[in-house]
Amino acid sequence: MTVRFARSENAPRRPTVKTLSELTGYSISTVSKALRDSPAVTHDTKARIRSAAKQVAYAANPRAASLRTGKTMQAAVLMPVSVAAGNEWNGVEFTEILSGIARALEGSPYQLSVHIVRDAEDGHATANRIVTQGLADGMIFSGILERDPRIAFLLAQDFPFVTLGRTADPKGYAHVDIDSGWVAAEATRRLIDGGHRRIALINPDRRYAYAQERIGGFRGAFAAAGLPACDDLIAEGDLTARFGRESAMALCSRGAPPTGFVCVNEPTTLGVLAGLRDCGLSAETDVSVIGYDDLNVSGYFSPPLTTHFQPVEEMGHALGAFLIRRMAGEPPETLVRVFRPKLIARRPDRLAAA
Amino acid sequence: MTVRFARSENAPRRPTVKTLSELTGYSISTVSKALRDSPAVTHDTKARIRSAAKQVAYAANPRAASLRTGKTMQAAVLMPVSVAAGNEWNGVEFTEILSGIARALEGSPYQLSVHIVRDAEDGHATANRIVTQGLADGMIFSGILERDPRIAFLLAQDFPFVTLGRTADPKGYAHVDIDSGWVAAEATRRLIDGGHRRIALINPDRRYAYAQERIGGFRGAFAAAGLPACDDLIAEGDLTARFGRESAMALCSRGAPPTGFVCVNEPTTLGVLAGLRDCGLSAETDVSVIGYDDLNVSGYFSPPLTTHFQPVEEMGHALGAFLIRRMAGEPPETLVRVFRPKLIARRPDRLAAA
DNA sequence: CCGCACGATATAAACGTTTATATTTCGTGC
DNA sequence: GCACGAAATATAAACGTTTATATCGTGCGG
Repeated sequence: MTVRFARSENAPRRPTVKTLSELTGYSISTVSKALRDSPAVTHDTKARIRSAAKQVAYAANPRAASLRTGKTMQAAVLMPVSVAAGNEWNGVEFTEILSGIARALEGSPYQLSVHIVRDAEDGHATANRIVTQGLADGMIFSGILERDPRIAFLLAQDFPFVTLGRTADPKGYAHVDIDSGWVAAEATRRLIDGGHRRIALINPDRRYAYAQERIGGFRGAFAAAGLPACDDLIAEGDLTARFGRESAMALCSRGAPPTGFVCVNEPTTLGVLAGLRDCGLSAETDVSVIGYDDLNVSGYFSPPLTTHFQPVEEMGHALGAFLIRRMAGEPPETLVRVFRPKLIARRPDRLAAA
Repeated sequence: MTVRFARSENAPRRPTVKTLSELTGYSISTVSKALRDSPAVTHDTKARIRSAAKQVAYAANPRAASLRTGKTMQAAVLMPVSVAAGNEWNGVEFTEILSGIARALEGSPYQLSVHIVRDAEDGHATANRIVTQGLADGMIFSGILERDPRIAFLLAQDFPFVTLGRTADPKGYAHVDIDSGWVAAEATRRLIDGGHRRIALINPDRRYAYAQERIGGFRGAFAAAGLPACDDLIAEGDLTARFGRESAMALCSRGAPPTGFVCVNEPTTLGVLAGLRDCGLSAETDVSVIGYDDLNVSGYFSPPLTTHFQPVEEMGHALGAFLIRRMAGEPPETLVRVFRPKLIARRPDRLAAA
């Protein structure tokens, strides 16, 4: 007479420690200890309990364990996703980072959990929520601001974390980064060596720590060559293709347009190429563009560009590995790695006139 | 004399229902009921308890609640990440999808949790784990194969899910998809109308359901025009830029090379353009290429391409919204949406000779 | 005025773990 | 032959919720 609900009634409830206890005749506590490989349990007993566990496909309820131990066995990643940019190619390198993190976590007891964040404030709120609600045992995040409230907050809370990117004085916290200052300097130097004097720097918003790094490197390259820097050719904005295109067009319609471009990621680079085309200029003959590759795509551009290639997946792996060690209690000082991307030269990048 | 550990000792434990109970004088059960807005509690009592909760920044422990109720309040997403493709631009549209899903889940009690999967088998294993270990109350996944074991498994388990993509006979499960057959037919027809007769179809691996759809549309367009299809110009592989480039080069070195290309995503499209360049051909004058845009990037290509633009973020939103309704018990039949991408015409796409 | 229904709140059990503490069982030394 | 300690296992409490059930007044019909 009663209505039957498929999942709720006749479904065989998943096995628990109690099931195993009844199955083997040992107490619940012995079962638990055996599964956690406690030295207090005989080898034979362990073997019997484990075989029973395998037989019924037992898998511990992580939430119950977490409730008891206070540990969540979750590694949180803050993933920036800006719908604000409006259907623009954006933030795509993050899948590679996730891939690397996931690879590092494989085999560890930690589960990767990804939290979507929309902007800096949202990121701060999410970090706060993860800590205060105990949603994870550690976290990874990127988009580091020069004065990043998340870093201050997490340090104060003594909560394990690793950042992708770093502030100007990166003391006391684990991090992985690109040596952005070096990259910008190298790219700029290459163009200066090629005879360029008017060089544009396509840069992210100044709030980001690495934006400052890049400006430093850019200026440094001019200084090293005994030349005046061209601060008037620094363009700042969100790193979309649209921004790249609009920047290139604006810069090229100046009285003294740039002859070279130092870019910052693939979308902006592609945008710059499109903007140059719009102005009737060719990156083949008129202007030199140096890319910055997260995704190994500059070689497919037209023309194929000289670029600095970043090992994004490997950086993700380092992030995950560092977080595991950090959560194990290792001090942050040793957990630091700064990558220098490899230059992939595809063009002479010389001033056409030179 | 004892050593102090920052987090473990003097840390003020986070408030629980017990805290609120002591604070307000009500019993734990009344507190719980008040917070869940039970009709059994007076309005005044609720107000007092809630104000106390706000005051101490109470947030319920989701794991404890989950343990008691059996609900996890987690919506799982299987995110494909193929490191196999090796530093190639790949799977990048997924951030947009996540963005859409996250937007749909905002305001709902469900937390988004992302599970990285490397390939089809891994995806199946992960789906299995999510169900048997009770890691989520519902899930979303993509990369639908023509005979997808995940769909069969989840249907058998009566576990709520929504797919991005669908099999040839998509009955009995909620899904969101692109009308791939229609897109392929439209693109092919456009090229046929432009005078092209030798048209290449850049396609994913045949195991994917939408690969079949596309082939159907491709052939259908020829049939509708009373022309023989050119099955010999169908290239299949992983959807990387490298694959696009190599396919274009291989196809163009044939006796009867194609004069038009129907592409499948941005990386392959960019690859095809690079391949044509390698062969000394121009997509400007010699060959017509029709793109397929997840990220609105074809307009930045050289030359800017005619493309079918997909509202990826909106598709993500539909996925999330459907999952919520599915988890609420709504039958799957009504939870179906198939998008027809918008054609963005940027070139005449006529045969140069015509 | 007495029982009774009802509304408001309290008590207690349960979810599935982990772990401190207790108990049992032995072998061993005296 | 007995006390004792160690090894193996069992008992029970705790983590923070939710919820079935119990309790306690209180107003009301009889």
